[in-house]
Amino acid sequence: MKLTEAKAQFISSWGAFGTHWGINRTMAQIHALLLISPDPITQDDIMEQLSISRGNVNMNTRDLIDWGLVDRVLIPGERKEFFSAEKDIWKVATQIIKERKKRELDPMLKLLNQLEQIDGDKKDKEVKQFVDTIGGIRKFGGQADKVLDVMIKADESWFLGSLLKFFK
Amino acid sequence: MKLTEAKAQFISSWGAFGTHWGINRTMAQIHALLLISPDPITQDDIMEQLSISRGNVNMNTRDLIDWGLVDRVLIPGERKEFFSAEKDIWKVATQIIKERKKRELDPMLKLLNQLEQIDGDKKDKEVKQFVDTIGGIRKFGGQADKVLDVMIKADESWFLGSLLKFFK
DNA sequence: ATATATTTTCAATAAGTTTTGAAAATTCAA
DNA sequence: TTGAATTTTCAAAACTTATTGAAAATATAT
Repeated sequence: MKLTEAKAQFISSWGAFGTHWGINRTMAQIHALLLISPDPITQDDIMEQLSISRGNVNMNTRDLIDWGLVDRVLIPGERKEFFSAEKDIWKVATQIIKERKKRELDPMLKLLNQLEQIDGDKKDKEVKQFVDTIGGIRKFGGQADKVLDVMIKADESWFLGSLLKFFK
Repeated sequence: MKLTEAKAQFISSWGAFGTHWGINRTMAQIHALLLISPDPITQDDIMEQLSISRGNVNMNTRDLIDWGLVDRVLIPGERKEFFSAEKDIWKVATQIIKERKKRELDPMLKLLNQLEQIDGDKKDKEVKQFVDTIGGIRKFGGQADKVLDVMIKADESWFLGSLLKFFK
């Protein structure tokens, strides 16, 4: 397979992959393009390579920057802004975990804590099932929360090394 | 907070939560409703409680069954079909992991393996960055794959017990 | 067999999301 | 300043996905 074809495949698949994870197709594609670009590239480069509008590139690069996955890079002597993605996949993964935890898991756990304190007779079947379910999810979520915190703080080699021992 | 209000909150939040995970809102809401229902319920119950059409309920319960999260239950003497969700959150989580791994991670790893074998000069900057990026993702994905396999096979108490030791 | 209850399907429609593109805002050099 | 280059914004349009509802299929009782 030629590089050009492989690139196109990767960008397209990464985009499709993203949609399964609540990330919009274009944002994932721009990310893919930046991941395989050895040097920082401009809005116009992205527009051209993905055949999308300027506004679209602008919005999605902004989102990628908000996610901490992409940086604006200033190149001396150049008027245009350049963009560059973090290439270390471990860092990419921990950054995504960190953000999603903050945006999704933490608020959900907060809500579950509130919901568990409903008034009502615990002997009532409906009340019991509700409390049990909420409790179960909260407990599980709490465990996940802890594990993810360790991952976020950990360094890749330490983490994978420890896992290897763990799953020996 | 009263049970009725708490239920509504949970269903609505679980639905919103689902959309961040590539699961459609209604499917997640039906799942939430089933999770907090002590006894199996019918299509009509779901239609009524969530105010959605019969077709919608039918499609989404079928998807939940495909995902292995919900079962059809036959109740002797009843003409209608009843639905019931797996209540053990650990089982729910491992089932979801199992399915998503099969549907998303495995095909992605397969593709990455192909893409890594492109022809071209490894000294070319473009080629090098492409191969490095793909290689990095493949390696990371491979590790994740192994960890998830262990989780899927594991029993909750064993898994959490081991994690506790791990994160002592 | 026939009637009735129940479930499934799927084309049409509605709702939601993403993309465009041109105008407005900003930046920067001269 | 002024004006050209560049980025940002956002309403309208295009696209995608979810939902409805009624007709067809299936299951069950009499």
